Amino acid sequence: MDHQSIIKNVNRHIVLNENELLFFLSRLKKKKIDRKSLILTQGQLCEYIYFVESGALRAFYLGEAGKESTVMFAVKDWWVTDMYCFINEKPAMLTIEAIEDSLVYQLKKSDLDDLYVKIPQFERLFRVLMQNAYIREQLRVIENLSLSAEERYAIFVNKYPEVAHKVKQKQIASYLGITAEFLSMIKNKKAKDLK
Amino acid sequence: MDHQSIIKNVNRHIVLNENELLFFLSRLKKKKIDRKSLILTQGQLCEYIYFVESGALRAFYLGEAGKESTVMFAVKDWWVTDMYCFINEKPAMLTIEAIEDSLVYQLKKSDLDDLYVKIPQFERLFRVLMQNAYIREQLRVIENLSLSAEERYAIFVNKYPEVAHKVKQKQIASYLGITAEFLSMIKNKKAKDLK
DNA sequence: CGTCTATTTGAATGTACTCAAAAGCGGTGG
DNA sequence: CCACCGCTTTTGAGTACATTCAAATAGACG
Repeated sequence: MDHQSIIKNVNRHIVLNENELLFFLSRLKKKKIDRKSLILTQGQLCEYIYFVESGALRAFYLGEAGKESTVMFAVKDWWVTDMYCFINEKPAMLTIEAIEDSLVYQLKKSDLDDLYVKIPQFERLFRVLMQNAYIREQLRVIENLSLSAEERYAIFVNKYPEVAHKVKQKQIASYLGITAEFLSMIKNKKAKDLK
Repeated sequence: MDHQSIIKNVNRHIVLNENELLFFLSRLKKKKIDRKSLILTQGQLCEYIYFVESGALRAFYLGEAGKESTVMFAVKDWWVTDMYCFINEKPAMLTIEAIEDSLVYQLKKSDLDDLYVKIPQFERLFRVLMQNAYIREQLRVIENLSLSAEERYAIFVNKYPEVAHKVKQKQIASYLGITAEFLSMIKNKKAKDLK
């Protein structure tokens, strides 16, 4: 059956009856995203939040000097959007691209707002999702402040092994806030240390 | 009247009737916190979430080498806790200290869980609070990844002017992820640049 | 197979840190 | 009310971590 993984994701946190579930599913639109194509571009209005059914996406910020900072990777079972711009209906600060052919469900802001009213349990679901996201980002801030690039890399690989082997090192480097060259050096140094 | 500012904070997001409000208030415990005393210590169980009525608090992570990383400052109208440990009922990673004599309301985890059930609007309130917290931390991650210490300092002062003039530079430095010495240099350099 | 991009390597540079010492400031007790 | 103590801030020299730029190598994809 279709929608399997998103239903499972929702059921982890709330219990919906048949009608509620159908109403929810009716608000989703399935989208195939080709590798390298964008589901959100910096400057565009960010209307949707996405749930990743399969594949992998990357959300990044493009700075003045053309430097990319990877904000998050989203693989199977992750929700992703430019939250600030989604909530405030502002032009996106982030760009979101598919790193592989992906399948996502998109949910429109107005539909989500509607869900909150019609099925208040969605408040709970998103309360929990936002809470997890907050905790995750706060932990990342702490790591950025207190650890060296080398330590952060080790933690990243350990925490997201599936992501680490899917994405380019360049992209991991931009997630860690270092250059691709320096990450290369770190890895190489580590290999030498083991000898 | 008592509880003024927390009622106002809650009312910004949800509407409670008389009974609901009274029930909520009955779960709060007002606490006076002396300057320099701790409301949470690393390693202790984190049972409460706090709302700041007045004063100023600082949450920080104490690393291996004794290095402090300031995770957040909480002034009037802010909610603060070690969210990860509060939610998961784990020993705290963070320490929270008062930087000035403060007045806070504490809310126990079990009471909050109870509120979610008895007054589902609290799901909405905390959904919004978590959402804001997530957005804030994500923005901070982006800044940490893409900007220099000097730029981050300028943004901090601009974004939180009340905080910037209340707290020690050392503490701002630990929020920015730089040493007190280097922050001193940045400020001094800026002063010279203006000449 | 050829082209384009990612990764590696190295040298020179810059940003931020460490350590140490001096100066400034705030609170507290005599 | 002033003097002293402790902590914060400043200053500077030397160092370490991370960047930039450039060029060579390796990989991926059409």
